[in-house]
Amino acid sequence: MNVHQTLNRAQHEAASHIDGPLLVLAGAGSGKTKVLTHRIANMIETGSVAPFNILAITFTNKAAGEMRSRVNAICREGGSVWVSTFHSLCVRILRREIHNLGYDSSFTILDADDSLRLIKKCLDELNINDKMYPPKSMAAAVGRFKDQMITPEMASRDTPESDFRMANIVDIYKLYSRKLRQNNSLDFDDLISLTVRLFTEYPDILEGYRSRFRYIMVDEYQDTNAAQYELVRLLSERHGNLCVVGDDDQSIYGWRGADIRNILDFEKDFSGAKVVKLEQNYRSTRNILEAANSVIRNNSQRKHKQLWTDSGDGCKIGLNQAASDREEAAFVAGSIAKSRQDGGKYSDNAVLYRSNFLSRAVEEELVKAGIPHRVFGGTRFYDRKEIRDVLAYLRLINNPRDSVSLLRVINVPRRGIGEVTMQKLEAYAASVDKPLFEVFDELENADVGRQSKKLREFREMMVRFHSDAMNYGVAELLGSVLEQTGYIEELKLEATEEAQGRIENIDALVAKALEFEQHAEEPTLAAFLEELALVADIDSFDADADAVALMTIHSSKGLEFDSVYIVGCEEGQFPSYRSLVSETPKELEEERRLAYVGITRARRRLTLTSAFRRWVRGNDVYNRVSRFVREISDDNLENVKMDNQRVDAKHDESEDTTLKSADSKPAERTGISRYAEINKVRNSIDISFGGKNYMQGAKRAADAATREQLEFKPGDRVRLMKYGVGTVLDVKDAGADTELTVEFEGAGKKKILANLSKIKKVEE
DNA sequence: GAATAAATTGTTTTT
DNA sequence: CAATTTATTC
Repeated sequence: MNVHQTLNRAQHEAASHIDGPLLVLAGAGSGKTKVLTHRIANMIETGSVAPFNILAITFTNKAAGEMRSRVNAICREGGSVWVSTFHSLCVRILRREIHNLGYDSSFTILDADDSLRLIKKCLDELNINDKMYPPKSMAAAVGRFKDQMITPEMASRDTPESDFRMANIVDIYKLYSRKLRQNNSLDFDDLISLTVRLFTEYPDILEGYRSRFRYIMVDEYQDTNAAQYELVRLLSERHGNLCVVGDDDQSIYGWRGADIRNILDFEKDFSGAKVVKLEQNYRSTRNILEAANSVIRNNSQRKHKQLWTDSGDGCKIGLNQAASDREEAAFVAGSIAKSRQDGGKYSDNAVLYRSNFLSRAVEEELVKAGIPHRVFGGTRFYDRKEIRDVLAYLRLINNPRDSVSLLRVINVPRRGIGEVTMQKLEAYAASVDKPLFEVFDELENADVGRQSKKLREFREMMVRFHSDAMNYGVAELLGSVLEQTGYIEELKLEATEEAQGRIENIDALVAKALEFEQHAEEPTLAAFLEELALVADIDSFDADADAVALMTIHSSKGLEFDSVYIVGCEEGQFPSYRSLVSETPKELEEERRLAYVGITRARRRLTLTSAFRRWVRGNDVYNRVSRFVREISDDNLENVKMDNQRVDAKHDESEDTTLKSADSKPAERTGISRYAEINKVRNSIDISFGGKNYMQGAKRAADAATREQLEFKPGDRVRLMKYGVGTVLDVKDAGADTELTVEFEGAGKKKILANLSKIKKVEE
């Protein structure tokens, strides 16, 4: 069989280059998955490579599954090719080898939420103020250390005495690492960095995997971080048969440590590398492609690449500027309903957004319109409280040293063991340097008084679970946990609709466990937990179900739809507020790449929508239309509105609401509140006229009025609940809000958003 | 000492 | 708005 029949010249060139390093720069929609699968088939069919020697690394489990089935479809022996994500590859290696690094192979995999809890514990224990060292930033800082394979010792050595702040962060990193080890737990970043460490410290183990993985392929290479780079380098160094595929314009995980230099420097790092560019796009119409190109053009650091297509113009890109998030959502729902009437399928449509909360309004309107849809991301099924609770029991059974899980379930359902008791126990455990669960054996030393009876009962229950785990399957064990802990019982007693929903979710987990027992290669408890820890929501994406897909642009990477709606195209929303206040243009450029990814998901129709007024966690916010919309040429755009909507009516309604809400604000928010209202009106005026500055004069007048109203100026004394009293150093306009740089007494220098934080002036 | 009610505060994106 | 921290009641 000639597998190259359907490939174009560049695709063929990439698919037939088997030995030596190869970089495929694959623009969006240029058929890179096809190239990868054909390349694998080609290797196997020409008999030059055994399937067993091929490793393909993808970004999500879903992409892995898809590649596996596509390889199988074109080639009989495809089944023994190892296709997986970085994370699952590493887990499989670590389960076999991690004893070399002093861990037990039943290690727990902590997700982001678990590691945040552990970070908070570290802050507590070190007496570090969580206002000055926010746990989330600390978790991110620790993550970046690990991405770059900087150990606590290295970090400590490289930190000068004078850098007080960094020294504290390193202390947190040290303690966090120690706790992880003591808990026999690994976080996501550990999975990669410990594998690298294993390979570095044990060359013979590395050698084993090298001889196994003689041909390596990495998809989405632009999103790899330093540790992943190192892993790939170690594995491929000897034979040099490394093929990476990626697109620097689609690098959207910089915040997770992904280093765009990995792809930019590939030719330098792997000498003799062949480079193939795939520039013909087979996915989208010309209007869509031109829009994508004219947006991404505004970025500075890129490899030169110009996507082109020989398909037709297609329809123009729709632009809907709605008055509110509700109207925006109603527009999307109406538009999808209409396309359905015209004979389309629901599953041809996707609604994409920058952040998860933006799905809310759209969801509600879709429900109202009776349109079937699926939401991916946000709170995943496995993130629900009841599921996490129950899974924590299983994790604790699997790995009794897992203190994070122990603390989660010790009083769930309530059994009268409270915070004070656990604090005493933790203090004692820390003093004898033992995992928490182990000191349940020596309660008499821990000063917990009469609480020790309850603690002992808990311990005995866990022992029973342990023996259940030896004798029964995962589903039965789960049943035993649900019964003995009384978890379901308590929910039944609550007898609310919410509790009923939780019971249903738990039932779904039991069903999942049953299914797992029947189909898993190795139906152990550890394997079950591992599978749940590493699934992404998008992995369950089912293209066959006739439903509209709702997801973040991040999740949509690698997917394509006939018709795509990108909602929330507003400054501060997309690009995100964070990228706008950032000092460097780096973050904004990543937002722009994200816009590029979003736009290029569409095959035939793209609609961008924005809302003048958006309800964001209990507050109205007013933002201008996104710069990314403005970067698209008018030639490719057309305004679209709801079918049965009168334009004047819309304007009347929006002005009216704006003014009314201004009047009804409480009087105490004087200066700043007036400023905010004026700013809101100013923005909405600006947008009402298509953002084309018809109102230059009026806008300047408004600006002047604003400046008069602006209460904050450098030198002002202000108070904020969280940080106390401070002095304003700098005032800066940031979209609809005002950014103040304030020196707080005791808490140091902070950047504060005046409106959002409700900061107040102190009269002296 | 634990359970519950009230106050406060946070802003992305995910393996 | 919702999750988490802090104050109050049992």
